[in-house]
Amino acid sequence: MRQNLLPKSFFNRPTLQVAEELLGKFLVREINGHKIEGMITEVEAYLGFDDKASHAARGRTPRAEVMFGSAGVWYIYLIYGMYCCLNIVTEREGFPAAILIRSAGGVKGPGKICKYFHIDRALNKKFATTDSKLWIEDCGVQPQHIKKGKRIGVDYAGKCKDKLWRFEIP
DNA sequence: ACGATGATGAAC
DNA sequence: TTCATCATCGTA
Repeated sequence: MRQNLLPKSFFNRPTLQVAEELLGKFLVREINGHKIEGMITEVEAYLGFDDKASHAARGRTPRAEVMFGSAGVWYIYLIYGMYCCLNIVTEREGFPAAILIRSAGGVKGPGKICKYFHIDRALNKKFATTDSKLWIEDCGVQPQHIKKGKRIGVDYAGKCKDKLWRFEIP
């Protein structure tokens, strides 16, 4: 039943490559024995010290610190006072990077995903494994077409604002 | 087009 | 301790 759980080594690689390969994978949430699953169809990459759109651009602050840590860990934060955003940390320790999951299982928008999958900040800094009851599986889906585009809502991000770091399955 | 709504980080 | 800022959403 359970296909390949994506291991830490999957995420401990160049962020843009991981972001692209994340499309077609399945986000799985387990809530008291019940499973919620959805195919990931849209992601955005936030990487490096110079990416002003990334929380890590301001350095190793308490909130962004998790982005500097181990790959394969969830980074979940509250935005606009009412919504949570789900990210997965990538790359080696010391290099800040994460991927925002924008759409999964037909649910579009980071805030809505967290509501649908019952995700909140209690999962922040947890590894994406069955233990944390939130993980990602490879079910063998190979996306036909991957669309690349500019990230949403990052006009303030200076030289990184026009990077094509948004990937989606149309 | 905009208001709801609160944590975050930086300045003072 | 105060202040501007914000990887959004729902209603209009």
